[in-house]
Amino acid sequence: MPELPEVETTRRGIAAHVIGRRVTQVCVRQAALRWPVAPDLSETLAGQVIREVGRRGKYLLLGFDHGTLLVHLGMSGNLRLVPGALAPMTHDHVDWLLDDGQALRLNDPRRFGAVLWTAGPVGQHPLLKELGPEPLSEAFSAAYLHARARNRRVAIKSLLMDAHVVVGVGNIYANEALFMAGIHPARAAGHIALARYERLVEAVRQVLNEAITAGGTTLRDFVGSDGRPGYFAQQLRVYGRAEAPCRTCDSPIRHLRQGQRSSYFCPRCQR
DNA sequence: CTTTGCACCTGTTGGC
DNA sequence: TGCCAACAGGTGCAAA
Repeated sequence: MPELPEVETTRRGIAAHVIGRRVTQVCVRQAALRWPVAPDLSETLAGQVIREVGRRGKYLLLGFDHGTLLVHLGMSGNLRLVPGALAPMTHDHVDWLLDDGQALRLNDPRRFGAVLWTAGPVGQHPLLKELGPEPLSEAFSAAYLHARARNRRVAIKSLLMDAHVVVGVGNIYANEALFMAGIHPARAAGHIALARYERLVEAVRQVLNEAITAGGTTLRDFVGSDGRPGYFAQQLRVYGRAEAPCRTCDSPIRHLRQGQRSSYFCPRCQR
């Protein structure tokens, strides 16, 4: 589910409500997420104040004085603010009860998400250490992408979705950005000129910003921290639009399988 | 080192 | 209505 815009929507939605709040208790109903949730998480966090809510790629970072909690939403997760007494629904795996009676509640049907505590410098965490630059930062440039693509035969779409190259770009936005840049998703990354990477970098930035503005993309079950869906789905240019007319040239959008992921592209606009 | 494919898990959808 | 296969927003890891 969540790519960068959905995680950022969640971050913005919870930040003002939880910063400065004290965690009174953590209730773990299902510890078997992608990695087991630490059994002593409640002892670790009880009485501690949430100082900041950050994001690195698709990881949400809850900053405390003595460490950081990494929260990943996986494919189907969402994090909502609810009244602490609200009865849990199925797949409501973790609650962070706060000192104002509210609770942060993690719901994740597929359980690909993660909740991990780290006491050390968060940037040194094994899962974060090797990540590529943020797509909305200066470090993500055409020169950088071009250099990373040098001598690589992988499809450009795979490269774009590789978090070690750039974080936050998942299947939906990779498809959208390649359409906007006029690049065929299966083109070998090493066979794309610098000028075309300029277009691609701009397209990635534009589509992510548009999606953040719309509150993310809800295909099935994504909801922000207030329980409302994102509205970017209606602005999708190619994703999920197989056989539908290209919004630019009317050619039927084509579907393709790359790896285990669905790709959508316009055979006329993308080369 | 690069590339490919699997694994993790539940739920929905479409074909027969 | 039931059953089964395919597919879904991610990504670490093993194997080739």
